[in-house]
Amino acid sequence: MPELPEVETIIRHLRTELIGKTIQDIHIFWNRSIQGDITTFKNNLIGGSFRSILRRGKYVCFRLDNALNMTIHLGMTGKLLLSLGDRERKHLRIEFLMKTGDSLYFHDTRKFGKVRLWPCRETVLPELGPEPMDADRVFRCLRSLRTHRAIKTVLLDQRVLAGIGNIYADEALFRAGIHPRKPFDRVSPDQIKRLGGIIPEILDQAIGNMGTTISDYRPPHRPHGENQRFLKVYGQQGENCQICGNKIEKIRINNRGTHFCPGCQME
DNA sequence: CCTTAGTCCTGCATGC
DNA sequence: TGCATGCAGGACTAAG
Repeated sequence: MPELPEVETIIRHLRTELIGKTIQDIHIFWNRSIQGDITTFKNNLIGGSFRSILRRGKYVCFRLDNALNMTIHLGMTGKLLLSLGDRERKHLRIEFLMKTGDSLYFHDTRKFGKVRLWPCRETVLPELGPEPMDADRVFRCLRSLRTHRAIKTVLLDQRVLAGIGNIYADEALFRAGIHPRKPFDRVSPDQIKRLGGIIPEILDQAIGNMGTTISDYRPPHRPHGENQRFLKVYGQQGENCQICGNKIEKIRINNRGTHFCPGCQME
């Protein structure tokens, strides 16, 4: 499941390969990967060139020279590939053919990913909260929030902060020593401050490791993401906590698998 | 305002 | 071996 660090890894790679290239044709193999009208999608994109490639939360944002924006949410299993093996044909959803002869492939096994086109002056992704890469900004964002929802739910809410998913929410709460079920308005200012520092830290570390490789996500090319070696709670249920030795537990919060240490993260 | 459950999807793990 | 079941979950939606 590509979260902020995985998407950042992807765009850094795509940038070096795609900037300046022109789309010659588009082949769509699964219509529902595209939000909005298919014909409009094709007509507007063909002939356009990639001017910049950015990340916003978990979205990849392509800006084209004709002022159009295309955003891609990778969902659970989405990949943006520059080459395609035979076995990957099966789950190919969209192929963008370049004038240079190469292609950008949108590959998505579970079809949760979505590609969307934004008209010229429309603001892209207006619902997204701020980027969580700056400690002070994260702290100020969380400090101003008033809600009784579980803190884990708050961290997964993309309108609050953009880019945090299940892995890094669990990891951040573990390192901050906060129980994931704790109502947000009962988390102390000290803990919020601590969390504000930890979130950018773990995301930054994960970017440095080129993301976390689990069954559904793998960076586009070698070297593979190595961040999975640094996970303390995610997927570690039944293992002993590295800090206190208690068994890591897995519970469900709002239908999301949630991993935590009952010793380090008191209710 | 909030939570829960269902929807979309496929591959993999488990159990009989 | 094969078949059925359950599970994973990001974003969205309907219902309570």
